[in-house]
Amino acid sequence: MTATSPQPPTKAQLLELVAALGTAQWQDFAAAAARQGLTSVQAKLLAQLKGPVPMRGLATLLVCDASNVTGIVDRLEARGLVRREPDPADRRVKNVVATDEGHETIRRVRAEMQATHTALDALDEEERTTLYGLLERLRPGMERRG
Amino acid sequence: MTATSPQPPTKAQLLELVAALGTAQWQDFAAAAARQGLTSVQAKLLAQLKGPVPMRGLATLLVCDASNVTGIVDRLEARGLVRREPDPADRRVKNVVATDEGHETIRRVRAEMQATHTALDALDEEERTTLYGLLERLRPGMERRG
DNA sequence: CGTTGATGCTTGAGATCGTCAAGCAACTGG
DNA sequence: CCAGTTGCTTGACGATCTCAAGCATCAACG
Repeated sequence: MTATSPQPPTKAQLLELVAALGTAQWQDFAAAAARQGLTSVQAKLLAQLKGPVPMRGLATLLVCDASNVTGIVDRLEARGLVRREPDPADRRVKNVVATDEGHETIRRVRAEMQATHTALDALDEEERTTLYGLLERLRPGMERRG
Repeated sequence: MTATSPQPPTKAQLLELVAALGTAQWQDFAAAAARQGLTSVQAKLLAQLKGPVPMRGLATLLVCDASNVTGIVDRLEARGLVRREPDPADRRVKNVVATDEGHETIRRVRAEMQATHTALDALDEEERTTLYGLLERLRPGMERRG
Protein backbone atom coordinates (compact mmCIF):
# COMPACT_ATOMS: atom_id res chain seq x y z
CA MET A 1 0.00 0.00 0.00
CA THR A 2 2.80 2.46 0.74
CA ALA A 3 5.10 3.24 -2.15
CA THR A 4 7.58 6.10 -2.19
CA SER A 5 4.68 8.48 -2.77
CA PRO A 6 1.57 7.57 -0.73
CA GLN A 7 -1.82 9.12 -1.33
CA PRO A 8 -2.01 12.63 0.11
CA PRO A 9 -4.13 12.70 3.27
CA THR A 10 -7.39 14.63 3.27
CA LYS A 11 -7.50 17.80 5.30
CA ALA A 12 -9.92 16.07 7.67
CA GLN A 13 -7.48 13.24 8.30
CA LEU A 14 -4.65 15.65 8.95
CA LEU A 15 -6.84 17.70 11.24
CA GLU A 16 -7.81 14.64 13.21
CA LEU A 17 -4.21 13.55 13.58
CA VAL A 18 -3.08 16.98 14.71
CA ALA A 19 -5.92 17.06 17.24
CA ALA A 20 -5.07 13.60 18.55
CA LEU A 21 -1.42 14.47 19.06
CA GLY A 22 -2.27 17.79 20.65
CA THR A 23 -4.54 16.02 23.11
CA ALA A 24 -1.98 13.33 23.86
CA GLN A 25 0.69 15.90 24.50
CA TRP A 26 -1.56 17.92 26.76
CA GLN A 27 -2.38 14.86 28.83
CA ASP A 28 1.30 13.97 29.06
CA PHE A 29 1.87 17.49 30.36
CA ALA A 30 -1.04 17.26 32.80
CA ALA A 31 0.21 13.94 34.16
CA ALA A 32 3.73 15.29 34.63
CA ALA A 33 2.31 18.36 36.39
CA ALA A 34 0.17 16.20 38.66
CA ARG A 35 3.26 14.26 39.75
CA GLN A 36 4.63 17.59 40.98
CA GLY A 37 1.35 18.36 42.76
CA LEU A 38 0.24 20.93 40.21
CA THR A 39 -2.88 21.22 38.08
CA SER A 40 -2.33 21.63 34.35
CA VAL A 41 -3.31 25.27 34.47
CA GLN A 42 -0.96 26.04 37.34
CA ALA A 43 1.89 24.37 35.46
CA LYS A 44 1.01 26.22 32.29
CA LEU A 45 1.10 29.55 34.09
CA LEU A 46 4.40 28.66 35.74
CA ALA A 47 5.81 27.79 32.32
CA GLN A 48 5.29 31.39 31.16
CA LEU A 49 7.45 32.89 33.90
CA LYS A 50 10.89 33.21 32.34
CA GLY A 51 10.89 36.71 33.80
CA PRO A 52 8.48 39.02 35.64
CA VAL A 53 5.04 39.13 34.01
CA PRO A 54 2.15 41.37 35.09
CA MET A 55 -1.16 39.74 35.99
CA ARG A 56 -2.76 41.26 32.91
CA GLY A 57 -0.04 39.80 30.71
CA LEU A 58 -0.69 36.35 32.15
CA ALA A 59 -4.39 36.68 31.40
CA THR A 60 -3.51 37.49 27.79
CA LEU A 61 -1.04 34.62 27.50
CA LEU A 62 -3.50 32.13 28.98
CA VAL A 63 -6.42 33.62 27.02
CA CYS A 64 -8.65 33.98 30.07
CA ASP A 65 -10.16 36.59 32.36
CA ALA A 66 -7.82 38.52 34.64
CA SER A 67 -9.89 37.56 37.68
CA ASN A 68 -9.13 33.94 36.93
CA VAL A 69 -5.40 34.60 37.08
CA THR A 70 -5.80 36.06 40.57
CA GLY A 71 -6.91 32.71 41.96
CA ILE A 72 -4.30 30.63 40.16
CA VAL A 73 -1.48 32.91 41.29
CA ASP A 74 -2.95 32.90 44.82
CA ARG A 75 -2.60 29.12 45.01
CA LEU A 76 0.88 29.08 43.48
CA GLU A 77 1.99 31.83 45.83
CA ALA A 78 0.60 29.99 48.85
CA ARG A 79 2.91 27.10 47.91
CA GLY A 80 5.93 29.34 47.47
CA LEU A 81 6.33 28.74 43.73
CA VAL A 82 5.74 32.35 42.64
CA ARG A 83 5.90 35.83 44.17
CA ARG A 84 3.99 39.04 43.46
CA GLU A 85 6.25 42.08 43.15
CA PRO A 86 5.25 45.72 42.78
CA ASP A 87 6.05 47.30 39.44
CA PRO A 88 8.38 50.29 39.93
CA ALA A 89 6.88 52.15 36.95
CA ASP A 90 3.16 51.62 37.65
CA ARG A 91 1.79 51.09 41.12
CA ARG A 92 -1.35 49.40 39.81
CA VAL A 93 0.68 46.56 38.31
CA LYS A 94 1.82 43.45 40.14
CA ASN A 95 4.54 41.45 38.44
CA VAL A 96 4.55 37.72 38.99
CA VAL A 97 7.96 36.04 39.32
CA ALA A 98 8.78 32.37 39.75
CA THR A 99 10.78 31.54 42.88
CA ASP A 100 13.77 29.19 42.67
CA GLU A 101 11.51 26.37 43.74
CA GLY A 102 9.03 27.42 41.06
CA HIS A 103 11.67 27.27 38.34
CA GLU A 104 12.89 23.92 39.59
CA THR A 105 9.34 22.53 39.68
CA ILE A 106 8.46 23.50 36.11
CA ARG A 107 11.86 22.19 34.94
CA ARG A 108 10.95 18.83 36.47
CA VAL A 109 7.54 18.85 34.79
CA ARG A 110 9.15 19.37 31.40
CA ALA A 111 11.72 16.66 32.03
CA GLU A 112 9.05 14.16 33.04
CA MET A 113 6.95 14.41 29.89
CA GLN A 114 8.02 10.92 29.00
CA ALA A 115 5.50 10.22 26.24
CA THR A 116 6.48 13.37 24.39
CA HIS A 117 10.19 12.77 24.79
CA THR A 118 9.86 9.17 23.67
CA ALA A 119 7.84 10.22 20.63
CA LEU A 120 10.37 12.85 19.58
CA ASP A 121 13.22 10.38 20.04
CA ALA A 122 11.67 8.28 17.27
CA LEU A 123 12.71 10.92 14.71
CA ASP A 124 16.23 11.40 13.42
CA GLU A 125 17.84 14.80 12.96
CA GLU A 126 16.73 15.28 9.41
CA GLU A 127 13.14 14.39 10.19
CA ARG A 128 13.11 16.77 13.14
CA THR A 129 14.39 19.56 10.95
CA THR A 130 11.69 18.85 8.38
CA LEU A 131 8.97 18.66 11.02
CA TYR A 132 10.14 21.86 12.64
CA GLY A 133 10.02 23.64 9.32
CA LEU A 134 6.51 22.42 8.56
CA LEU A 135 5.19 23.31 12.00
CA GLU A 136 6.67 26.78 11.70
CA ARG A 137 4.79 27.15 8.44
CA LEU A 138 1.58 26.30 10.32
CA ARG A 139 2.18 28.74 13.13
CA PRO A 140 1.36 31.99 11.32
CA GLY A 141 -2.19 30.81 10.73
CA MET A 142 -2.62 29.53 14.25
CA GLU A 143 -1.46 32.36 16.45
CA ARG A 144 -3.84 35.27 16.98
CA ARG A 145 -7.25 34.23 15.74
CA GLY A 146 -8.19 32.68 12.42
CA MET B 1 19.61 33.00 7.70
CA THR B 2 17.81 30.11 6.00
CA ALA B 3 19.77 28.06 3.52
CA THR B 4 18.56 24.85 1.94
CA SER B 5 19.67 22.94 5.04
CA PRO B 6 19.09 24.90 8.28
CA GLN B 7 20.53 23.90 11.63
CA PRO B 8 18.56 21.04 13.21
CA PRO B 9 16.34 22.31 16.03
CA THR B 10 17.01 21.18 19.57
CA LYS B 11 14.50 18.83 21.13
CA ALA B 12 13.48 21.64 23.48
CA GLN B 13 12.69 23.94 20.58
CA LEU B 14 10.67 21.29 18.84
CA LEU B 15 8.83 20.49 22.06
CA GLU B 16 7.99 24.14 22.59
CA LEU B 17 6.69 24.50 19.06
CA VAL B 18 4.55 21.38 19.32
CA ALA B 19 3.15 22.64 22.62
CA ALA B 20 2.39 26.08 21.17
CA LEU B 21 0.54 24.64 18.19
CA GLY B 22 -1.33 22.17 20.38
CA THR B 23 -2.49 25.04 22.58
CA ALA B 24 -3.46 27.21 19.62
CA GLN B 25 -5.46 24.42 18.06
CA TRP B 26 -7.23 23.67 21.33
CA GLN B 27 -8.25 27.30 21.72
CA ASP B 28 -9.45 27.40 18.14
CA PHE B 29 -11.57 24.37 18.96
CA ALA B 30 -12.82 25.91 22.22
CA ALA B 31 -13.80 29.13 20.46
CA ALA B 32 -15.66 27.24 17.73
CA ALA B 33 -17.45 25.19 20.39
CA ALA B 34 -18.40 28.32 22.32
CA ARG B 35 -20.00 29.77 19.19
CA GLN B 36 -22.29 26.70 19.24
CA GLY B 37 -23.02 27.22 22.93
CA LEU B 38 -20.82 24.32 24.05
CA THR B 39 -17.90 24.14 26.45
CA SER B 40 -14.71 22.56 25.09
CA VAL B 41 -15.25 19.40 27.09
CA GLN B 42 -18.83 19.00 25.91
CA ALA B 43 -17.69 19.39 22.31
CA LYS B 44 -14.86 16.96 22.83
CA LEU B 45 -17.24 14.35 24.20
CA LEU B 46 -19.66 14.93 21.34
CA ALA B 47 -16.81 14.46 18.89
CA GLN B 48 -16.32 10.87 20.12
CA LEU B 49 -19.86 9.79 19.30
CA LYS B 50 -19.61 8.29 15.81
CA GLY B 51 -21.70 5.45 17.25
CA PRO B 52 -23.09 4.36 20.61
CA VAL B 53 -20.47 4.54 23.38
CA PRO B 54 -21.01 3.38 26.97
CA MET B 55 -20.38 5.89 29.77
CA ARG B 56 -17.34 3.90 30.87
CA GLY B 57 -15.89 4.04 27.37
CA LEU B 58 -16.27 7.81 27.31
CA ALA B 59 -14.44 8.08 30.62
CA THR B 60 -11.58 6.07 29.10
CA LEU B 61 -11.53 8.14 25.91
CA LEU B 62 -11.55 11.42 27.82
CA VAL B 63 -9.09 10.09 30.43
CA CYS B 64 -11.22 11.10 33.38
CA ASP B 65 -13.39 9.66 36.13
CA ALA B 66 -16.70 8.04 35.16
CA SER B 67 -18.57 10.27 37.60
CA ASN B 68 -17.36 13.25 35.63
CA VAL B 69 -18.89 11.90 32.43
CA THR B 70 -22.27 11.65 34.15
CA GLY B 71 -22.47 15.41 34.57
CA ILE B 72 -21.25 16.26 31.08
CA VAL B 73 -23.72 13.86 29.45
CA ASP B 74 -26.48 15.20 31.73
CA ARG B 75 -25.98 18.69 30.35
CA LEU B 76 -25.71 17.53 26.72
CA GLU B 77 -28.82 15.40 27.14
CA ALA B 78 -30.75 18.30 28.66
CA ARG B 79 -30.05 20.20 25.45
CA GLY B 80 -31.10 17.36 23.22
CA LEU B 81 -27.68 16.74 21.68
CA VAL B 82 -27.24 13.20 23.01
CA ARG B 83 -29.43 10.36 24.29
CA ARG B 84 -28.82 7.59 26.81
CA GLU B 85 -29.92 4.18 25.55
CA PRO B 86 -30.02 0.92 27.46
CA ASP B 87 -27.55 -1.72 26.32
CA PRO B 88 -29.42 -4.84 25.18
CA ALA B 89 -26.61 -7.14 26.35
CA ASP B 90 -25.91 -5.64 29.78
CA ARG B 91 -28.52 -3.81 31.78
CA ARG B 92 -25.89 -1.96 33.80
CA VAL B 93 -24.57 -0.20 30.72
CA LYS B 94 -25.97 3.00 29.23
CA ASN B 95 -24.88 3.76 25.69
CA VAL B 96 -24.60 7.39 24.72
CA VAL B 97 -25.68 8.31 21.19
CA ALA B 98 -25.57 11.69 19.47
CA THR B 99 -28.94 12.92 18.19
CA ASP B 100 -29.24 14.39 14.70
CA GLU B 101 -28.89 17.83 16.24
CA GLY B 102 -25.82 16.63 18.12
CA HIS B 103 -24.16 15.40 14.93
CA GLU B 104 -25.02 18.63 13.16
CA THR B 105 -23.64 20.71 16.03
CA ILE B 106 -20.27 18.98 16.18
CA ARG B 107 -20.04 19.13 12.39
CA ARG B 108 -20.45 22.89 12.62
CA VAL B 109 -17.80 23.12 15.31
CA ARG B 110 -15.28 21.33 13.10
CA ALA B 111 -16.18 23.49 10.12
CA GLU B 112 -15.70 26.69 12.10
CA MET B 113 -12.16 26.01 13.28
CA GLN B 114 -10.96 28.80 11.04
CA ALA B 115 -7.46 29.20 12.44
CA THR B 116 -6.72 25.52 11.98
CA HIS B 117 -8.17 25.39 8.49
CA THR B 118 -6.28 28.50 7.46
CA ALA B 119 -3.06 27.07 8.83
CA LEU B 120 -3.45 23.80 6.96
CA ASP B 121 -4.30 25.64 3.75
CA ALA B 122 -0.81 27.12 3.87
CA LEU B 123 0.66 23.72 2.99
CA ASP B 124 0.61 22.17 -0.46
CA GLU B 125 -0.22 18.53 -1.08
CA GLU B 126 3.32 17.27 -0.86
CA GLU B 127 3.95 19.09 2.40
CA ARG B 128 0.76 17.71 3.89
CA THR B 129 1.77 14.21 2.93
CA THR B 130 5.18 14.70 4.54
CA LEU B 131 3.66 16.21 7.69
CA TYR B 132 1.11 13.43 7.96
CA GLY B 133 3.85 10.84 7.71
CA LEU B 134 5.94 12.48 10.38
CA LEU B 135 3.02 12.93 12.78
CA GLU B 136 2.09 9.29 12.33
CA ARG B 137 5.64 8.39 13.31
CA LEU B 138 5.14 10.42 16.51
CA ARG B 139 1.84 8.81 17.38
CA PRO B 140 3.09 5.42 18.62
CA GLY B 141 5.07 7.14 21.39
CA MET B 142 2.20 9.43 22.34
CA GLU B 143 -0.79 7.16 22.67
CA ARG B 144 -1.07 5.06 25.82
CA ARG B 145 1.43 6.43 28.30
CA GLY B 146 5.13 7.07 27.78
C1' DC C 1 -29.76 -21.96 43.32
C1' DG C 2 -27.13 -18.57 46.38
C1' DT C 3 -23.15 -16.18 47.66
C1' DT C 4 -19.12 -13.53 46.59
C1' DG C 5 -16.63 -10.39 43.98
C1' DA C 6 -16.18 -7.35 40.10
C1' DT C 7 -18.17 -3.91 37.05
C1' DG C 8 -21.21 0.23 35.38
C1' DC C 9 -23.39 4.15 36.71
C1' DT C 10 -24.96 7.78 39.84
C1' DT C 11 -24.78 10.80 43.90
C1' DG C 12 -22.64 14.02 47.13
C1' DA C 13 -18.75 16.61 49.05
C1' DG C 14 -15.02 19.52 48.09
C1' DA C 15 -11.42 21.81 45.22
C1' DT C 16 -10.18 24.17 40.91
C1' DC C 17 -11.29 26.64 36.80
C1' DG C 18 -13.75 29.98 34.19
C1' DT C 19 -16.86 34.08 33.29
C1' DC C 20 -19.22 38.29 34.52
C1' DA C 21 -20.30 42.43 37.27
C1' DA C 22 -18.75 45.56 40.65
C1' DG C 23 -15.40 47.97 43.16
C1' DC C 24 -11.02 50.41 44.44
C1' DA C 25 -6.49 52.31 43.28
C1' DA C 26 -3.71 54.45 40.07
C1' DC C 27 -2.51 56.25 35.50
C1' DT C 28 -3.68 59.44 31.43
C1' DG C 29 -5.30 63.31 28.87
C1' DG C 30 -7.14 67.33 28.78
C1' DC D 1 -8.42 69.18 38.82
C1' DC D 2 -11.56 65.89 36.40
C1' DA D 3 -13.19 62.36 33.44
C1' DG D 4 -12.10 58.22 31.36
C1' DT D 5 -9.20 54.21 31.17
C1' DT D 6 -6.59 50.52 32.99
C1' DG D 7 -4.88 46.82 36.56
C1' DC D 8 -6.18 44.01 40.06
C1' DT D 9 -9.31 41.94 43.41
C1' DT D 10 -13.72 40.30 45.20
C1' DG D 11 -18.12 37.83 45.07
C1' DA D 12 -21.57 35.06 42.77
C1' DC D 13 -22.43 31.28 39.97
C1' DG D 14 -21.84 27.45 36.72
C1' DA D 15 -18.79 23.78 34.79
C1' DT D 16 -15.18 20.51 35.48
C1' DC D 17 -12.74 17.19 38.07
C1' DT D 18 -11.62 13.68 41.79
C1' DC D 19 -12.73 10.75 45.51
C1' DA D 20 -15.71 7.90 48.45
C1' DA D 21 -20.02 5.66 48.86
C1' DG D 22 -24.02 3.45 47.18
C1' DC D 23 -27.16 0.65 44.15
C1' DA D 24 -28.00 -2.55 40.37
C1' DT D 25 -26.27 -5.99 37.56
C1' DC D 26 -23.19 -9.42 35.85
C1' DA D 27 -19.91 -13.45 36.24
C1' DA D 28 -18.01 -17.32 38.66
C1' DC D 29 -18.05 -20.83 41.73
C1' DG D 30 -19.82 -24.38 44.82
